[in-house]
Amino acid sequence: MSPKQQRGEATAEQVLDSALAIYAASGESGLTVGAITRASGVSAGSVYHHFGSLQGVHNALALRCLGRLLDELVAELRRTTDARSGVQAIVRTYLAFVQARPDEARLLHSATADHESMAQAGRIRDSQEARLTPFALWVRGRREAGELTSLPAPVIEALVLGPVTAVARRWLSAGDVDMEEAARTLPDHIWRSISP
Amino acid sequence: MSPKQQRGEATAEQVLDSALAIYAASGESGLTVGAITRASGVSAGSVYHHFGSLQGVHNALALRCLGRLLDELVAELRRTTDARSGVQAIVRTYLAFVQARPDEARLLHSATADHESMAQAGRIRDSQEARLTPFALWVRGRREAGELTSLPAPVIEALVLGPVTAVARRWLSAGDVDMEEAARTLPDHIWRSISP
DNA sequence: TGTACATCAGTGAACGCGCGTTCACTGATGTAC
DNA sequence: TGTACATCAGTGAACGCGCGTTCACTGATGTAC
Repeated sequence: MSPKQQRGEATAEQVLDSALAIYAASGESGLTVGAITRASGVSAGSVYHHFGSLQGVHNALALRCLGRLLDELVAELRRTTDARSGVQAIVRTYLAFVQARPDEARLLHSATADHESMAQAGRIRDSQEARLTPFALWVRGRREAGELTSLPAPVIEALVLGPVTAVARRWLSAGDVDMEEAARTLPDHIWRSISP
Repeated sequence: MSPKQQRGEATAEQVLDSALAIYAASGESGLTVGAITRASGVSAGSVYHHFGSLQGVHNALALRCLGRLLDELVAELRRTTDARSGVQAIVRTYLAFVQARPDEARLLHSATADHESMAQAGRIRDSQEARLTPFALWVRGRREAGELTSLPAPVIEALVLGPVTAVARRWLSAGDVDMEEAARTLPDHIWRSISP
């Protein structure tokens, strides 16, 4: 998990990069050990040295993608002070991430459905709460400040993130959404649904 | 696809029932031909006689689940007259379906991500538009009646269905949502986000 | 600075297993006269 | 009603292939004195 030699880290990254490309090109069923060794040039034994199993590669990949997205979201969220600008930051950052890294977004959107690997991801993750549930914390804070309607946190999360992920999914699969218009218009409409 | 003997149809249904149970228990990777023959008592040859391939079983299963959900949604949607009660019908019917058929809902939520099989589903489906995009039609109608804010149809769809599917996913994976409260409160908040 | 040793990184052939699919065949059902 | 025939439904052993994983080994890097 934390290699003592730097070349080991480079190899692991190379494996994950190839795995992402394979996943994007051939889906989950295409992500085999053979495909990884062929695409990355890394031997099977080395893959097992670093990740333990094919499932380990898959988990590490999902974890890396999730980490990148959450890092960006948390960073932008921290710059905001009120709920309204917070919603705007979430929508814009999420949609920007999806456009910048469509393959990773696709992986995330199907991996989120697979709650086994995500539950495990939560356990493995060292800095848990602060990165895994930044929305829960944000919602709690804004609600205590009286800036949000009084609904259970999961429902508020759904009202905020639901439309964003729906637009993202649609853009990723069908492509018939104007992302710039969505980024412009969504925040205000979402805000209307959760304002007190 | 349309068997001429009724026992054939019964066998095909049995295969799909078993496939759904296997999928619920062991996920997509557990859905093998061996697992299906073991669980259903139907021979491998017979499975191939009816579905052509394992992918065929998977497609047929996804199609059956999607058909059931859309049938219920369209039926309830037709009973409504204005946009507001339409939103309420969609939210309640969707959440009720998820609670009544969690396995099928799970399949649908991960299958929707796999846009290849769904695109194919769209092509196969004979009564296409009326059942595949009932929301698009509903949105068009309500918008022409001036009952909705003027946004692109996909964005409105995301604002309506996004929070609903988000709550459903959360309930299916974590279970920490009060579905009755969600069904009670969501329609009004969603409505606020899309009213003119 | 040099040497000895431990640990990490990486190789690739080999393994057996279970996978999806096929096929020659039997039995059941429907149809025509 | 009975018979002949075509089609549909279903069987299950057999096939080869590619899968994930292992392991004995070599080479590279870091550490201690």
